[in-house]
Amino acid sequence: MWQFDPRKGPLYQQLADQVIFKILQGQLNAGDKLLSAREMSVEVGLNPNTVIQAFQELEKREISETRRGKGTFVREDIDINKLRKERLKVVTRDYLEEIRSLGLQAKDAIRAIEESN
Amino acid sequence: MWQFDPRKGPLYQQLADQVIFKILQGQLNAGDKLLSAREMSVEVGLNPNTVIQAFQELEKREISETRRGKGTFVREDIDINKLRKERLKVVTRDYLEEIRSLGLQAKDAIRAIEESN
Amino acid sequence: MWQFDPRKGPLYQQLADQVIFKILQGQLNAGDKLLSAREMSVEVGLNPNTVIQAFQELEKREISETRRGKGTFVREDIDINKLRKERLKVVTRDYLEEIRSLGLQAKDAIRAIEESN
Amino acid sequence: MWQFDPRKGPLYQQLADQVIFKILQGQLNAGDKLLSAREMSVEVGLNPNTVIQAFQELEKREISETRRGKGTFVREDIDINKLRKERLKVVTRDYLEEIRSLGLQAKDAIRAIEESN
DNA sequence: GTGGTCTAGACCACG
DNA sequence: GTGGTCTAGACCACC
Repeated sequence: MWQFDPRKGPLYQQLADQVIFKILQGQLNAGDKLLSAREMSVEVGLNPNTVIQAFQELEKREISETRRGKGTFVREDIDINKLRKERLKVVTRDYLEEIRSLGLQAKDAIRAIEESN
Repeated sequence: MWQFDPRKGPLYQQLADQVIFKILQGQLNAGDKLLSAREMSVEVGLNPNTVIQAFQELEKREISETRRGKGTFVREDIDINKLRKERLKVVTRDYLEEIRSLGLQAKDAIRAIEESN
Repeated sequence: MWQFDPRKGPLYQQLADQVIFKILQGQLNAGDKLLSAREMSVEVGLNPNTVIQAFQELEKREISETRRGKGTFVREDIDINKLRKERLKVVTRDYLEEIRSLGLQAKDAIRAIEESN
Repeated sequence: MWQFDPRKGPLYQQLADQVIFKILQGQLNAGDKLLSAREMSVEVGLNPNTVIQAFQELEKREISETRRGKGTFVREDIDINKLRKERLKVVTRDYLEEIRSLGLQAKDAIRAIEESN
C-alpha cells in the first residue's frame, strides 16, 4: 500500500507523491476527504509531523485544501488530466535538462527509453 | 560559466557535476590538470573547502585523482563514453519511474519529449 | 576510553576505527544507535564537524546508516565476523609485505610474534 | 629497480625504505657513499626536494650521515643485523596492536600468516 | 605551490 | 533534536 525508502529523498515528499498517485488513478477524487494527519500517521507508519508536512506540500501544489475544523480535502477544482499533464511537462523538462548536461540530445533520450523497456 | 543554486542540493555536488559536464563535452580530457582548489574557489566564487569537497566527490566517483602536492587531475583511465552511458541509463530509469507513478507509459514520455523540443 | 593522536592520521578516521573496534568487541551491536554527533563531540573532545566526518566514513564503509533527523545507527545487516576477517586479511598482507622488504620470511614473522608475547 | 606508488604513503618514505632494503640485502654497505640528491633524483625520477627529505629521514633513523661537502654516506657504525631486528620488532608490535584492536590474539595472527602463504 | 584536516560558528532540511 | 552544508581561517604534510 504505502512504501517509503528513506534514501530516496524526504519522506513527506514520498507521501505527497503517493497521495497524488492515488488521485491520478482515481482512487481519490475531487472533494474527497483525506484521513486526518493523526489517522494517516498510523496508517502509513510515519511521524505525524511528517504527515503534516506532506499535507502542506499538497496544499502548496494546489492539490488539497484545509477546511478549519473539518479536515483536509482534495480540492473541488482539481483537474486530474491537467495535473497529470503539468507534472509530465515538469519531469520531462528536468529530464531533458539532464540529458543535455550529458552533451546528448532528445533523440538519444528517446532511444534510451526504447532500450530500457 | 559556473552556475550554482543553493536550493538544488549541495554546492560541492553541483560543482562536481559541472566539472563532469566539461569532461563529457570534451573541454577537459583524460590527464588534464584541474585548477587548484584555491584558484577554482576564486573562479567559481565558493569557499576553498567547498571546492576541495567537490574534488573529493570527483575522486570518489573515480573521475579524478589527486597527486600530492601537485594537484588534481582527470584520471588517465577515464572512459568518457562509458561514463555518459551509465549516467544516461540512471537518469532514464528514474524518469520512467516518475512517468509510471503518473499512471503513464513509455510512449507518453516519448511523445512529451518530442513535443517539448 | 577514547584516544587520539594527531600524528597517527586524521582524527575522524581514528574515531571511526574506534567505533568499529567497539562493534568488533560486541560493545555495539547491529541496529544500535550511536551517540548523536553533538553528544559524541562532547564525549570524545572533538569538534562536531569532525565527528560528522567520522560518521560519514562509517557510512562509506557500510558500517552505519543514517536516518534523517533520527540519528546514526549500526547497520542491521552488518556481519561482524566478516568485517573482522577482512580486516585481518588486509593487515596481515601489509605486515608480510613489510617483513619481506626486510629480506625476511613468514617464519621469521611468526617467531617474532611468539617472542613479543 | 625503484618503485613508487603515490597512494602508499609519502614518496620520501618509500625511497628511504628502499634504500634501507638495499642495505639489508648487502647491495649497500657501511661507509658506502650514496648518490648525491641531484643524481638520485634523476635515477629514481622524483623531485630533488623529495630525495632530500628521504635523506633526512635516513639520517634521523641513524642509517646515514652527511659529511659537509662530501656527500651522504651509510654510517660506519651501522649494524645491519641489529637494524633488521629493530625494524622487525617495530612492525611486529604495530601489527599485534592492530590485531588486538580487532579483538583478536597473537595465535589468530599466526594462523592468518600461515594461511596467507 | 598543492590538497587535507581541524576548529569555530552559522544555517538548513528533516522528523 | 537529528545530520548535513557552508564559510572562515588556521595549520599540516607533501612535492
